[in-house]
Amino acid sequence: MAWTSEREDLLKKLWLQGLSASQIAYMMDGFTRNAIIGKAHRLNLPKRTPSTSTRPKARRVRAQPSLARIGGSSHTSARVSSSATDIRLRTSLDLEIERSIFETEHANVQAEDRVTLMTLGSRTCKWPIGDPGSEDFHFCSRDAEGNGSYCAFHHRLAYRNVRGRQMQSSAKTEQQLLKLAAS
DNA sequence: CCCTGATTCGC
DNA sequence: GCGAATCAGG
Repeated sequence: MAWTSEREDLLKKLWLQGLSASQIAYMMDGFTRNAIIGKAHRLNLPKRTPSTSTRPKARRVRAQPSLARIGGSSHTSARVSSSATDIRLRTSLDLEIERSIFETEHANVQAEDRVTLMTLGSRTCKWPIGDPGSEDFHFCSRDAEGNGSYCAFHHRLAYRNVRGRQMQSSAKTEQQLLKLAAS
């Protein structure tokens, strides 16, 4: 995944909106949190903590395992929220059912209704189509009217959870994403 | 533990 | 230039 001017613009936009690096990485599929932070640095985007007081001063980078790739392989597991006001997180079974329903609903999305993440509208569906790693990866851009205001990221969250790539996030994080999607 | 951004430096 | 590994902290 290479940095294009479009992706840089999206990063700048989200960074300036105050989203955290992991949230941005979550939305920009293909980039890790470290990649986001590193790029934000090179773009000289504003610092997040002017409070300083204690400059980090990272020390030596130890010898890299090099073979220990990130790939993880953690499986889906439902996170449980402790607050009643938080977004309820579903079990993996719920997600499988939900994914099945959504995929059926998006089985015949027309080409003209497909867009990339970079050109997603604010009031469109955003259901991901295809494998995120392929060149053909698109999002549904059909009008989300009637699907609920949270349609977009709700779909995306469900999809990614099912794929076993759930972002380590809090309900608060998800609420921020949903808020952005609805804006 | 959860998470955040900052930094270094091998690639 | 890129970003994993690491650090420092809330």
